[in-house]
Amino acid sequence: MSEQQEIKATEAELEILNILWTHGPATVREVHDKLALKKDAGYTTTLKQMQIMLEKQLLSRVALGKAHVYTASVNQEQAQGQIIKRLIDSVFNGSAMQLVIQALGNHKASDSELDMIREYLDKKAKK
Amino acid sequence: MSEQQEIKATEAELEILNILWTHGPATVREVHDKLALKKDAGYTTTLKQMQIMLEKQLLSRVALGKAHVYTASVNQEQAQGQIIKRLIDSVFNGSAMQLVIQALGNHKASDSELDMIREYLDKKAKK
DNA sequence: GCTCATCTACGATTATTTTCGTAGTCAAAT
DNA sequence: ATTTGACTACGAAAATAATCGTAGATGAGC
Repeated sequence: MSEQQEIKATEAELEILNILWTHGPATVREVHDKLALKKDAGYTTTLKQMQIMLEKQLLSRVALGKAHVYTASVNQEQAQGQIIKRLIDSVFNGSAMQLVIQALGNHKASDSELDMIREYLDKKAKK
Repeated sequence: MSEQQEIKATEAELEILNILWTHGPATVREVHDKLALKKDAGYTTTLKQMQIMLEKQLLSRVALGKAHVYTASVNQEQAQGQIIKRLIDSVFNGSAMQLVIQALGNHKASDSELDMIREYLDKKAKK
């Protein structure tokens, strides 16, 4: 049950995963177009990348006409959690707080975001 | 001034940087020993790694007897900040909050740590 | 002055990740 | 029926990162 294998994705793979997470299932074309806004690589690069991710079972797909629609097959929260864990281990000496402070310090969060975090802390404390 | 070049360190390099940040200036031997607690690679691997980092100017060094004492020449906060930035960009849709929530959610922080974060938020809000 | 343990230097290898070119398929438009 | 454009498959190259073996230098202790 809930057997939790290590999710290991490379940097490029994470970007693709993120697109699928936020956008939902998509074709290579769609993913590539979104990707192209940030970086700049050929279509077949994205295609190959996603095929590899299919092999690794990071993605699944179904045929739609002559194209394929891909879906992220790893859970977003879980994957994000593992990335953070690695980061905390390797660069933040195991302290989640150190990371949080750093994240809040250098990247402006809106007031409402800060409020949400405060709420979250309260909830967490009550338990 | 304070010209801010991109700090780009690989995973292995970050681990070494982290050791130097927390431990302070150290020889290859010292770094390697600490590294060996977690991973498992030969001494010359660590040596080579640090030599490369010297070239990249991630480290500086001075001779001490026949050995060298290395010092991180990039600022910890700054480097951590950039890593987080990249992470937020690529996997958290630009939302620092999303990362913070995730970090707090999956990794237990002690009560005192939570308090510190709350304090931090207050200070930040006041400004 | 030797010997031994410990260092550095550095080329080279291996592993991993990213990128791309080419070929072939298929369907829609002409 | 042909052409055209968009798609997949896939090998392979290019780029990066990580690892290690070997050679040579140096100094401490005998």
